Amino acid sequence: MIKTRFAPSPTGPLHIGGLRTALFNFLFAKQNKGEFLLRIEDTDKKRSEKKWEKEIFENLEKLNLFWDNKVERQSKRKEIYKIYLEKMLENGTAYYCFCTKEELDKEREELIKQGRAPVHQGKYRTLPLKEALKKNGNPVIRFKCPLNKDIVFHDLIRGAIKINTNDIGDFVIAKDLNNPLYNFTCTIDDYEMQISHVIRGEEHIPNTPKQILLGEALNFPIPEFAHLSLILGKDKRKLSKREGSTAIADYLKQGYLPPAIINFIAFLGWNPGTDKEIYSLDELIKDFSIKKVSKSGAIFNIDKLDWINGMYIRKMNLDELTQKCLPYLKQKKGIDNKKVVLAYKDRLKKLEDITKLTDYLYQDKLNYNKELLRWKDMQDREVKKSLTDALNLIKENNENIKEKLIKEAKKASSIGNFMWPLRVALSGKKASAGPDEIINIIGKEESLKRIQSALAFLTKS
RNA sequence: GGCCCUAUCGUCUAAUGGUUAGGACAUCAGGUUUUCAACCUGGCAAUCGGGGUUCGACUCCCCGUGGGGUCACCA
Repeated sequence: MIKTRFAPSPTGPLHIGGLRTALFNFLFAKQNKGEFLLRIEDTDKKRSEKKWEKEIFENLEKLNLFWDNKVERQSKRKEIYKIYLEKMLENGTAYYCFCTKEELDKEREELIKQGRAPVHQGKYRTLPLKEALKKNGNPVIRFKCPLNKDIVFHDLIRGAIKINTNDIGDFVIAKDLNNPLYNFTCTIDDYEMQISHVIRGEEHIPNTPKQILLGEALNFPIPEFAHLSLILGKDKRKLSKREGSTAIADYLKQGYLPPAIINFIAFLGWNPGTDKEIYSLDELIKDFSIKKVSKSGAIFNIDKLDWINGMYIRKMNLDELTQKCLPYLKQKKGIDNKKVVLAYKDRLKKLEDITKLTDYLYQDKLNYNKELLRWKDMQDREVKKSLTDALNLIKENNENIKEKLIKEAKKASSIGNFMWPLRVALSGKKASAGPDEIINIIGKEESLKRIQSALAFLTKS
């Protein structure tokens, strides 16, 4: 059975890159009727926090990326790692190393100076275990890396990748029996969880031969690998917090819709090869292909996210959208927020936009520059006349306001001469919904009040 | 510095070795709108450089160059 896993370390919020890794693992597993598993890599006690673990769960759930089975936590698996560690120590594929940090730093520096791979090929690698156990000090446990051997693996996305063991060296697999390190725990867990496909970020390519070597030393079957390119920022560098948020939670908070986020992230490095760009999660499961994932890094472009999100907002049914907009809207007696949402759904890129766009609907007193009331080169008295006409028309009518306004507007020398001052009087804004929509939302009484205020405003100066 | 990955419009990307190098976002122009948005039409815009292989190269190979990753007692 196909099994994939998402294995974040709980040291920060779930970010764009992590989400894409999770998504691709999810899609690949689901389209093969396999399992998508979740493993928390929290062996680093200093940096791992429960709150981040929770944050990761919550956000995956919000995005409908549900995992199978229960979550594995590395911190709960110490005993298992210990058994494998002892096994490797005993069969000589790992050894205790007593080198101090200072010695290693010096060695590294020297190697770089000589233009050689800065890796450690330990002087303790031949020290028998029995002797090592008698020796004083705080040794770490290193893998005894085979010398000058080419490790080749076939990456599902990139094809064959070859690395020579001389460029790897005897890497540390555990601080001691009770404190195993990443490459080791990862190898053990992928084996024990029977992971068939390891899909992860490109930064793990150098770790892959290490994990293969470890797997070989333990007689594990080797899984398939696929390495995703990195997601970059506008400056073509690794996406950093500096340029806006990278945390998924922030996008959710701003009112980017989960299916839009999924759709957008899926297209960062993958596409179906057709013109279809709007994809639901189910459709993605069907059409996704790991082999078609692109090899080069993709720049995170918020404009496209905005566009996709706008598409999803416009597609949504009004009741549901209104519910989702509620947190971003003010409340006022007499105002039906459903009408507000209807008037603005075509103008939103993300839900939070609606707050600023509609603030004027809820205000008791509008604050705008008098000049705004003037359409092109209208005279003050023309503006007043337009507003007065509008005032009377609205006063006398309760129905079909839109048609009546247009009919009246057509009598004017230009439609704008009538409509613009009215719209500004009602909204106080350069850009807003149409006058009829505003009247429909705030009601006749409030509309008349606003037009009168505008007239008074004009007269005053 | 060693090793590894990578390179098509500004961005995301498409193109069994043969296409006027296609689409989308952004942008620009026009239409529709009182305005803004939405919508419709159209325009601008790319194969990193140099060598090969080939009748023919975005595509394959080599050498550069750029970008990225990694070389932790982090993951």
